[in-house]
Amino acid sequence: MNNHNSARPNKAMNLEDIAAKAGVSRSTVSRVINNEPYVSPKTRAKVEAVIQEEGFTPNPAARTLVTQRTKAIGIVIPHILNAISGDDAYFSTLLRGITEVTTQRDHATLLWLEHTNDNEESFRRRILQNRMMDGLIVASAATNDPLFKHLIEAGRHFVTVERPNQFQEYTNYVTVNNVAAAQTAVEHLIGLGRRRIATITGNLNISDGEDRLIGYRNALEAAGIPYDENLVIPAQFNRNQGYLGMKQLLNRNFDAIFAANDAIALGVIQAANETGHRIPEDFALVGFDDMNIATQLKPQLTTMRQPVAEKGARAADLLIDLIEGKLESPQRILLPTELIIRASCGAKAVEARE
Amino acid sequence: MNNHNSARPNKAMNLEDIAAKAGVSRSTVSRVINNEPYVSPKTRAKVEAVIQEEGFTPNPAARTLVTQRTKAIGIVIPHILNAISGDDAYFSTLLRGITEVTTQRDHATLLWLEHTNDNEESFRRRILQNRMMDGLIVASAATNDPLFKHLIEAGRHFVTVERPNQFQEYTNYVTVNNVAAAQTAVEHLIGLGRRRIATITGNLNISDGEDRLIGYRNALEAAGIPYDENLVIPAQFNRNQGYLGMKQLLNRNFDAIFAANDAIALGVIQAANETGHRIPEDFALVGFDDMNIATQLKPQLTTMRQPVAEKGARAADLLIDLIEGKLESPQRILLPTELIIRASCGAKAVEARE
DNA sequence: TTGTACGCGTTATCAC
DNA sequence: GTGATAACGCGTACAA
Repeated sequence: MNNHNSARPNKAMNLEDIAAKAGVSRSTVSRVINNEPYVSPKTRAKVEAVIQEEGFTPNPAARTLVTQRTKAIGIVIPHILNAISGDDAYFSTLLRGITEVTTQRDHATLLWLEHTNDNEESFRRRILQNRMMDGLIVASAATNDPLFKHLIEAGRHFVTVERPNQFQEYTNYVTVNNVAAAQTAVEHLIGLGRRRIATITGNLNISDGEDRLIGYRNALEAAGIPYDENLVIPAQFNRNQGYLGMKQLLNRNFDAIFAANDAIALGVIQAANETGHRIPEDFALVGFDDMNIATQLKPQLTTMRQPVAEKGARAADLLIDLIEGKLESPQRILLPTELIIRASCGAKAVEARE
Repeated sequence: MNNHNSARPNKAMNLEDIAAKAGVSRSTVSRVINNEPYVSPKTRAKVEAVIQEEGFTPNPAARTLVTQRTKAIGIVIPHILNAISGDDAYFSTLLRGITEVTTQRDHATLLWLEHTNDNEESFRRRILQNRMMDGLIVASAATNDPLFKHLIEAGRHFVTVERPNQFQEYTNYVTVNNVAAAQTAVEHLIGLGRRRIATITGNLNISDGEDRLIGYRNALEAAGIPYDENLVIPAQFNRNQGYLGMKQLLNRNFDAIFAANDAIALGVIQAANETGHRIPEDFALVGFDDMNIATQLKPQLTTMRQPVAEKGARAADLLIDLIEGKLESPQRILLPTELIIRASCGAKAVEARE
């Protein structure tokens, strides 16, 4: 059904073919397709009918060649090993949020994952040289990733989903206030009477991890609780690190843990099951993210919710707005977080006792 | 540093500019870039120097326009909700395998996720109309997804990572023998003396899920064990479904569970912890996939390993080979599986007793 | 071995 | 309102 096109066998139709069939010129067809004015209703209808009939779609390469726009954006994940270390839904959720918007705004989405076997520089070059995208969303980059410098120098549009700690004046981002959110989470534990509060951190070379640790310290300081480095386990954003972190804490006298994300909290629960610690009786636990799994654990997880899919969606929207010139850099968007109180922090037990 | 290009301010360089700077014609530059013969070593060196100096990269849109190749492939995930239901690393691992090869073979990777809020048909149209890709890898599609019919009619190159159950003569795929693998897994349980073997299935509208159930039945039949539908819990490939499935089985008198993947097995373990069932003492458990998590559980999970990243990598390689005309459709690749015996099936306990 | 000239399918800029 | 025609940047027969 594709080739009523006797003149050009085996080739997709082009504007010229449609024009011939509709009895108009190529320019008119172009005008119809791009919804330009100055086409008589009658002509427009005729042309649209032919387009419909032939299922015609303009050749994007030809279009790109003249418009300099590809209608595609890229997602760059430099720190892939950390981002998808296995059991964490964060990455998938982010992708879902991003593609929801790119779909809706008629853009394609290119995926760039850094692999362990290609070095940082060749990865960067590949992205910088690729001209099939109008802009980039960068996720899970180390805070000092040189990629940013190059993107800025090349004048590329880009948005991150983490707080940048360099080039703030050039960097657009969508994130949450990790410092404040972590502080609130830890203050909640303090409010429940916990004093020996440990934390298992996320990757500290990613600003999400860094900031949540700062929030933890802020909360302790505000409450006049001395900082004890024995209660701080530097780790990474995944379940196994949570598991190992909990094992390290075992003999260190603590009564609560702030896990830098839910995957870590899951590992903690698992380790606690093995060692016979009860949550929240023996220690309280608070996570971060509020992924699906939080409600499927026993005990159900108290956690700081952040809107991950929305973060992706807003980043995509922002990026496309920048590309289309609707906004100027830098744009900074902070999405709200919310403490979701469930069983693992022991709040309800405390309530009941009161 | 991009614009030593006084004649064309604010524009990227093109072949003509490089040619001028190197004192040759445009075609010669083109020949150098495409590694064609019949260029004198001296000229080649001169041109390469200029290209290097300017950091020149040919415009891909212009290239695509004439070569009809985009050097990009797409990944299509129609059943996204099932594929990334949260806690399963399958999807991420597959993406990693695919992008490893696309990177290596200098192709870009486009991502197409179906969302709940766009209907199947508009999703399909979007993919079929997009001409920025030379071919597609389709993952996690329902066995009768009409997408396949349309791809074939449109003459598109595509590869699936599941056994197709229609259009076999047109469909290239890379997968494992799920029937045989599941059968082996269940036979292992039978060999350990288990007779009341339950299964919690994956999505039965995906051939992976369907085939693993068939393998389960085959094993029972071969051993003369009657099929008991009370022991078959139709579910989906995720942890929560495993958790719920286990709860359903609770009072049904079973001594083993074959979980259709590791995520399901994880849910089973969690439920068993809550209800006080011991694994493998009270029942044996075997999973499928051998994701990272299998070794991080207690008990460590006996599971049928399948090479997920390699599946993605081989699919990408195959697809690009088809695009480049190095192979003819249909190609069928089956990768090996391997039963990894750990603690959850109780094999070691049995051994010890012998 | 190198250069010329044409075509790829659009959009944009003119005339009419 | 509509239709020629010139870009856009590249590959490629063909000529030299």
